[in-house]
Amino acid sequence: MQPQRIESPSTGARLPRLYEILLKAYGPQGWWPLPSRAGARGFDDRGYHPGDYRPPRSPAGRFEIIMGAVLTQNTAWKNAEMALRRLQGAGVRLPPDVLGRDRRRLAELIRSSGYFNQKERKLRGLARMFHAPGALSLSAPPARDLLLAAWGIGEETADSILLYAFGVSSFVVDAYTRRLLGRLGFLSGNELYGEIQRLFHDALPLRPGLFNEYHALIVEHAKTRCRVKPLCGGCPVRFCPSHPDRALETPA
DNA sequence: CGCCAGGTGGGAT
DNA sequence: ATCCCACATGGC
Repeated sequence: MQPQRIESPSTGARLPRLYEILLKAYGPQGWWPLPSRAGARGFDDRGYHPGDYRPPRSPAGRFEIIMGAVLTQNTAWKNAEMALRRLQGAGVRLPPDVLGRDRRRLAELIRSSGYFNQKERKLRGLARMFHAPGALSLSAPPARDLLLAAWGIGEETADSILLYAFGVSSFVVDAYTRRLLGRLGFLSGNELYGEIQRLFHDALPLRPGLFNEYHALIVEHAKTRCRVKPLCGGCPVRFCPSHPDRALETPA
């Protein structure tokens, strides 16, 4: 018999715990924000709606999330939000609105989000997919494969669309998720997107409301504390190897 | 100023 | 498969 060893809790056991910690620390996040609804009943002045995990039922609401998912690629939400507001102001809300715009002018509307030439092409491609007869519908969740077949739609954007526009339990893995899980010691560093996603899918009940909140909480935590240069003071995640309290446990 | 932000596709190795 | 780069603006 080998000497008994205290095993650290598995990643699978810690992911649900991490969720509880983050939720307690930061509270419900109210994703996905809809700037077009800012100030409306149940929405704050930026379009967040804490406590309501239902995706929009309207095609315009869903397409706003789809456009936002593209506009925020490698870009601060603030910049994507400005672009979204300009699109709304110009009457671009649904696929035919996109398809009917001059390319040059559409790109100009979304300038603030960066990469605007590429993103214009991505919006146009998605608009065509959701507009063409017999193609994807805004009334029912699309197959992940079909979203991925669109130019400019990778795994993260596809999962954001599935989860936040359609309420499908597909966990969103972004740069923040990698950074946080890496620091927690859950990753070796070379994991593929799907491998990280599987950690969440295997460890949690497949509920869209839970996935919605969890990803949003990771973003909030990574933006405010677990930054590139981490601010570990007062961090709520006590089991993190980098947590200040750990230094006290180190033997002399 | 430089760094960073809710990635993705394409080409070289 | 895996690395490397282009794509671009705005906030801190």
